[in-house]
Amino acid sequence: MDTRERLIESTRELLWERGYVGTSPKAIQQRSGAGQGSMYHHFSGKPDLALAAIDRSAAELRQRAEAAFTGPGSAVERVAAYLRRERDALKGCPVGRLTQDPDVMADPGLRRPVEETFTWLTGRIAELLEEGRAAGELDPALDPRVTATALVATLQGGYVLARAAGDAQVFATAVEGALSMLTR
Amino acid sequence: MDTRERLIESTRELLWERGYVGTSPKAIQQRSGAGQGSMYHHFSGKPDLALAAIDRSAAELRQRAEAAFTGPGSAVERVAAYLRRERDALKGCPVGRLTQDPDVMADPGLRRPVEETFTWLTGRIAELLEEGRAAGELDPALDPRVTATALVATLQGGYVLARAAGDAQVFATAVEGALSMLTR
DNA sequence: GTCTATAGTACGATAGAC
DNA sequence: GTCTATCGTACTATAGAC
Repeated sequence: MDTRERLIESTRELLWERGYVGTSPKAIQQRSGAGQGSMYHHFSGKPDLALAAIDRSAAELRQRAEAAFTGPGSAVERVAAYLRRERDALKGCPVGRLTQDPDVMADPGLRRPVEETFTWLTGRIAELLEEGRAAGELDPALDPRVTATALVATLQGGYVLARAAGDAQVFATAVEGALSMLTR
Repeated sequence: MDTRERLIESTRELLWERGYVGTSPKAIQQRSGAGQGSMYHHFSGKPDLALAAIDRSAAELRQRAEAAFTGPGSAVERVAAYLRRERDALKGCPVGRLTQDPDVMADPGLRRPVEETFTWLTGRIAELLEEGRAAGELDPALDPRVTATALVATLQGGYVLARAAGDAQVFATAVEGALSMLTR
């Protein structure tokens, strides 16, 4: 892994752990093993480097979700498989946590990948729920888009509750609660 | 409002807007109109002041929730009333947002009120769901505690999605999606 | 491409006058 | 109780040698 690559990966980790405000160029340099000059050679500054890191985390989230959505099983089973997928619940969502960072949300360039990620994810799950409804797997009373929004919210809120409790199991409980309501 | 009170209220606002890491003593002093010496006379430092602010925000959340829980209507209607209560969705939850702050979660004193708030809230909603189940308002297949966890997660995640979209309506959509699944 | 040196500002807190 | 002065450190970035 070359220097530029190590800078991006170190920034991804630090944004995940400490957020944008809590991540200093110095910390990035120390974690990546790059010097000051090296970092400012490859990137114009902290926002530029953060953009590269956020773009990559957003792309990774989409790829991992799409892998579950195109896996085996019925449409609703694939949604459930995505919700139940193994996660490091106590670390939180690398994309969702950025919504709490005022400096990220204030910068249109940094904000765009965050916004697009959740628009895409909600839309994708809505498609699958629509498919499930057409196949008779799902109560027709449930609006696909509205229900998809609630399911994505349960995931993001599950991270919050797990961190508050200091217990990753709480995330799993929130997911099972949502799935019980969905498929009963 | 005296100086000590203005310091606490200013800190509450800043923690809500910018989080613990993003809130400096200087910013607190400027917003409250207090000088350096004044702040360090009333509080031993940033953590001490943050604790006073967090304690108050946590107490306020509980009071506002309890007001909905003891309002009119059946048990399930009171849960729905709490979920639908007017909120500034784009500002996020003043308590929930602290779970994303590593320096808050690393300090047992600052973390306790956050943890206790969600333990209490989830338990309180579980009680109401149990009451609703006993009254035949709710599908007996739904476990009260698990369902309560999912509902609280929907609220917290609703804030995340609303901020990501830059649209408070997304929060309302998440809540309606959860209630549709619950009460259909 | 990477290094060290340096700049200007802000952070978080303390000291001591009033 | 509040004020100003000050401290040592960290932040974010630039300059210029190699």
